[in-house]
Amino acid sequence: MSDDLLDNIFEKAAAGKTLVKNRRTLTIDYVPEKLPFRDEETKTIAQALSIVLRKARPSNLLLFGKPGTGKTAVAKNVIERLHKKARELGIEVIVPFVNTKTANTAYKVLYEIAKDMGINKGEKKLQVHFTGLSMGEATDRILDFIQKKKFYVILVMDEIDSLVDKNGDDILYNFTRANERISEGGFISLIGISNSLTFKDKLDPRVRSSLSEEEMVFNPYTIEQLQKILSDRAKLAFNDEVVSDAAINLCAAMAGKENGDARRAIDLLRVAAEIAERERVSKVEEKHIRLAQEKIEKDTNYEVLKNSTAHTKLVILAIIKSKNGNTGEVYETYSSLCSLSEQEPLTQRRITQIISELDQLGLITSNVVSQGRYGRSQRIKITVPTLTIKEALKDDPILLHYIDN
DNA sequence: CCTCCACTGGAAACCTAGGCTC
DNA sequence: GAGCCTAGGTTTCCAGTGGAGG
Repeated sequence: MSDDLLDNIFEKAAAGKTLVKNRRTLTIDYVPEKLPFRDEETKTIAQALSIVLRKARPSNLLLFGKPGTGKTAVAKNVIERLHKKARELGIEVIVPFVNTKTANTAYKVLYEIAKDMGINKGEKKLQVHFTGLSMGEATDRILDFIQKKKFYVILVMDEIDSLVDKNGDDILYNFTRANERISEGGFISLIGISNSLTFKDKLDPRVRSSLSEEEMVFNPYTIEQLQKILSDRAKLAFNDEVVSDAAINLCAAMAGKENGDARRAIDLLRVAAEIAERERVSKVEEKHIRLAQEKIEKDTNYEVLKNSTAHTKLVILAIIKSKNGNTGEVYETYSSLCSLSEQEPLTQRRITQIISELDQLGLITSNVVSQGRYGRSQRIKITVPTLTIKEALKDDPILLHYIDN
């Protein structure tokens, strides 16, 4: 890894010594060869998919579990190994991997799939461009391509729940039906990975039954398991004796509170190490973990705020300025802020929507409260420190001006 | 027990920007 | 260039709704 080499050189020059010996093992992209505490899951998935080596279609598979429970990592691991084995046996298996949350829209999902299959290297007339085609046409082209090439396709859709939330299950319907159309040679199997356990309820019954021919739930890691994962990872990433046991335990405990999220735990460790390095101390201690926790929270809030639209920012300001934080008051404040900054206000309906988006992002909390005769409303409270907000709105001097008065 | 407030939140229509195809 | 397509943000419309006060 020449990147790491450079990192090392620069850090040594800057700090005199370095704590991290292999930074890559602390990033989200790093998938360890063997995932601790996931043997059962790995085995079951491998068994289900191994049928492809006998040139038959594996069942569709649905993996459930909270974020950071290792679903994606296990799936990626199994698939990589399967791919390798298939190649050895001279069987061509295509495994498009789409994260439907980053792909964002239904069409982009199709586009990503098409791209992964290499469709755009083929005939121009059958390519799938990043826009311009109808959904139906794009799907047709993909399926025709599979049929023509007689591909064995195992399509992995990560965060499939967010796709269904936003776009419904049409795409899934088409793909689960696809095998009826691809009559000879090729086939397509689906692996869906979902963060939400209730995701299945939103599906059309036909899609549901065919998508979940086989399913599996990934339970959150316990705190003890997180400790083991972290200390394993720390051995890979750090020089000896750099991270104290206490720090690891705290890290595991904090992530344990967040639904046993291993990703979060590793993030914490990485950021804590960065903080310790900057302090030029030789050990990562508990206090660094705590600082890391704060930093991560602040950074995500900051990013969200910074990238939100002018109206969302105005709504945030209106919430800060409102005393009781009920919808009517917030909307009124928002409207007056709009006229001050010479903007057309959006409708109240849209503002309720923005408020619930902010709630989901965790920037505010809101719960519906009934005041009997005085109607039903929300109590909206901001959860982000004003300082963070000020920083994020720094580039917006006009808005910033409204915070203090 | 009934009313009726001040909303909530679903559904559909509308609008705009972007892009393909012929 | 006309005539299609889609995504995504927004508006319009409106049927609910929990519970304090009558």
